[in-house]
Amino acid sequence: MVSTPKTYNYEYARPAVTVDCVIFGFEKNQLKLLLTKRAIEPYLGKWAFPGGFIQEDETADECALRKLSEEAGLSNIFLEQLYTFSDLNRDPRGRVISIAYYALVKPNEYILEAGLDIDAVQWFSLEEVADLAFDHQQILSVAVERLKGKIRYQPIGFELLPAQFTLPDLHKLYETILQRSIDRGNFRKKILSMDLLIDHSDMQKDRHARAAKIYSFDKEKYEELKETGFYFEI
Amino acid sequence: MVSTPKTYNYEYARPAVTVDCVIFGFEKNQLKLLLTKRAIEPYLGKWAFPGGFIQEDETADECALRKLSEEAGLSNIFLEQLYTFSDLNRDPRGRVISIAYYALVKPNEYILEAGLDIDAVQWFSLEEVADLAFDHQQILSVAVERLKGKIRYQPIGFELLPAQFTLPDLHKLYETILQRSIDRGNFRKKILSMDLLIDHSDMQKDRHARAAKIYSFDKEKYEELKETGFYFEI
DNA sequence: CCAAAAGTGTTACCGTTACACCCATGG
DNA sequence: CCATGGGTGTAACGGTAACACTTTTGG
Repeated sequence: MVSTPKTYNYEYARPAVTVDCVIFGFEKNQLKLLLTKRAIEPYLGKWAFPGGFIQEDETADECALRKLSEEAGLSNIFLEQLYTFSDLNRDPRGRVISIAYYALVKPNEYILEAGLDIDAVQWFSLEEVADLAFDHQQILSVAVERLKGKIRYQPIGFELLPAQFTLPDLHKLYETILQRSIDRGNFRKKILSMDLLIDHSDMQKDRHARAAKIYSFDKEKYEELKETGFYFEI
Repeated sequence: MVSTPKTYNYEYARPAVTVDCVIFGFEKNQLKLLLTKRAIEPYLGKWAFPGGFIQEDETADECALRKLSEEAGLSNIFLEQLYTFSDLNRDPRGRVISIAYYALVKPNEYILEAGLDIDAVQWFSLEEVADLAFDHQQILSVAVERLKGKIRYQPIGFELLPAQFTLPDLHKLYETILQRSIDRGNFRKKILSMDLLIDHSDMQKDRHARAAKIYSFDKEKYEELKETGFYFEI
């Protein structure tokens, strides 16, 4: 079936609108970034964030979820709007405004499959990322700043760890993202004093005395406490 | 001069993009909101935030500045991007995405003049605001939350006071925005301990013993301190 | 003359900081 | 057997919270 060529006519000029997703992961004590290799122009062959044009019948949130699924095979992950970028020359095709999102992915949710218009999907450590397509380097720096700021007063760090984790894991995550050393003992006391971690050490059958205790984050309890004025802070 | 009718044709559907500005003020110990009365459809006669369609040759920031100037006669004020709203039915004219901003205005910068497509410009106290056009009520609640959150760890409260102010002024500003009482003595100590206020009491010729001391915020010093890791917090 | 407003002082308490220390174990 | 990593304890310090108190003046 051949569709008739159709165009859309408007009285005034309209920018194109895209959604781009900065996807963070954490593995081997490194902050990671999920990038896709572009299979089409512009910037063919360059690495970029998953993203694309927003459709008539979807919100920006829905578009971001769709792109995460289509281009990276990800679903059910933390996703939040970051900032909207509207510089005039950020896209060589013309006026394109991008609503940027950032997502946090747990290691076990890493299911990578290259999608449409994509040559490859791959995790990079933050330091090795350079020469991204479009203004994605600028978007990245805004995203990193947001992550650094938000992790201190919202329990989003847990979104980067598996459901079950150890305190040393969490400690290293914070040190890595905040880019400074944090006293082990004090960090442990602070986290445990919030009473938001569930101890699973009884489930560790062959737990050697040396092995670290396993915890999970009690999200329900956090939501309750938040209602009563409590607020998480590192 | 009659211009020939011109339309813009695109291969894919494009949303229209607008910028809307939530403008906060503070007067008589009340948080205020600057609204414009719509002189055109849709929502003719309803109050709404200043805003309008983004042009081909301007960024969202530039559009916000232009709208503040055109519709409210404001310039040189604190302005920051808030959030981008993209619900499908937020505008009866069709698919319209709005990049929302929020601005903070000092009392002496209140120069109100109704602009194009505007019937009136007026300050309202936050409580009396209701029945706004579009989804502006929703945008407002996001803006208020942002203001409440940000005022605690960024020195943006000063943007709502005249350049010269008293500590009781600042104290009431914080109590009003945070919606809770704050101990006078402790507030005073905390603010003064930061050493970011410049004392102008020597300039008060007829200063009665009862009159409050006048201060101004030392923005330069704050910027310096920020570089060295200091960060403002109430 | 008293209530209200500006400014100061005091104290108990609590959380943070900077450590030291213990224990188990794998190499 | 000792370096490593997980876990705990503690003492000093500093900031905060909750007050009381003083002074001045406008009504």
